[in-house]
Amino acid sequence: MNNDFFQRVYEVARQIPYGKVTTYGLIAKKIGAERSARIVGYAMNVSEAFEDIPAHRVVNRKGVLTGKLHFDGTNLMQQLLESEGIEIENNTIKNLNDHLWFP
DNA sequence: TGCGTGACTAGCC
DNA sequence: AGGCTAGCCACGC
Repeated sequence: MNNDFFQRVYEVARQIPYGKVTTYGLIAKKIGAERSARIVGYAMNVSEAFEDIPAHRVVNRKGVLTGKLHFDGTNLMQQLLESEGIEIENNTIKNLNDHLWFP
């Protein structure tokens, strides 16, 4: 049950295509836990250590790299996103709507 | 068993 | 328009 929650989050996050990004709320809603968007973020935090989840492609609703600090403490997250053709400014995805991916 | 915390979101001031 | 507060659920201590 609860464990499946993480599994579902990983499954959706893993489906994020290259050069695309999504939000915690979208993933949460996809797995039927729209209100648990925070848990999705928490799941990302631990999943990043176990599963090979592209957590750098997951941002908050505003397109801000909230987990940037959580990644490795530097701008690694931004570097990865920029490497995929995503423009970022001030820890925020500029054309979020253009790169946003809907699960 | 219970309180505090957090990669969020939406609403209110 | 921008910043702050409250609500939410799962996990750790």
